[in-house]
Amino acid sequence: MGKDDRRMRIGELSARTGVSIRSLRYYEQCGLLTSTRTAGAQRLYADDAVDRVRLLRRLFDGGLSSETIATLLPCVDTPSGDITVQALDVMRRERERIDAQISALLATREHLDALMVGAADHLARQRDDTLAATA
Amino acid sequence: MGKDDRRMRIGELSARTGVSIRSLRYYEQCGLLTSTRTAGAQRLYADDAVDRVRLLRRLFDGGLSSETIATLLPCVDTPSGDITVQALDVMRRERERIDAQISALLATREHLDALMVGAADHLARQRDDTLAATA
DNA sequence: GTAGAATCTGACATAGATGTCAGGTTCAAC
DNA sequence: GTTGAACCTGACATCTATGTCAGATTCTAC
Repeated sequence: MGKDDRRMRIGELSARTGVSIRSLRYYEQCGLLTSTRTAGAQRLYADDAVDRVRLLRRLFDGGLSSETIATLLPCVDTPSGDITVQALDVMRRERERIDAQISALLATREHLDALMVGAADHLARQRDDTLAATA
Repeated sequence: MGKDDRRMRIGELSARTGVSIRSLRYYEQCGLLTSTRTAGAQRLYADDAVDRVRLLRRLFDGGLSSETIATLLPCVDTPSGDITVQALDVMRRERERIDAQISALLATREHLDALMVGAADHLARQRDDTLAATA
């Protein structure tokens, strides 16, 4: 089953995902991303590595740590009972963390909005004063 | 104007805000929080320090850095034109950052939910299989 | 005035993803 | 074959808020 033997090197994967080469190597080191190697030890990736990296980015961007992601992935890749049970637990915890963080961000954003209104008012008042003084 | 001369030391402020003593000292070092000192150089805070610390926490929790907060505070404390103009700019940028981060978190949460459904399904199927084999 | 709790300063440690550099090897194209 | 680009590994740097420790000082209560 020859599949499509078209494989890319790390530079291309980096270009196609927008993720730095350094990070790709780091992901591999954490066991989040795998590659085959050429005779000369250069990494080769299949096309689906692009999707894998995008998945990783989404999880990283949601604030999951590499370690947490490493706990999750086996359940995605090779589901088995024991693995999945812990993974589900981790996912629940992460979900709660995300909810909490969203709440914090919303609260801060509102506070920021209030501050911005205050600041804008201050500037407007100041401008009016200046105009009045000039007139 | 004697005000209320009731002043607390750092331990009490820490207890009342839930923020570690270490962090309170750090905030002061960054210019985000001020204190008077006893003859023996111990920090004394007025009651309103509690609110100040809560404000700081809200901003920190929203992901603002101490440096960013330092840019903002003068506009809250002693509004003046120049300061306010830059502060408004910073606030706008932070607001955008917060929006982006919320989006990222929502996307991750959805992805996580999908993964959880898959994992739960897997477990359910597995359990059914076991039951069937036992029966 | 003395004991013990609280506080002071200054320094070093931590975490985690990523940047960056050095010195060496491999690959692709000509 | 040769050259220049791409890649390899390993190491050290970064950033920021906070923890922690040590040694000294101050405050509070008795």
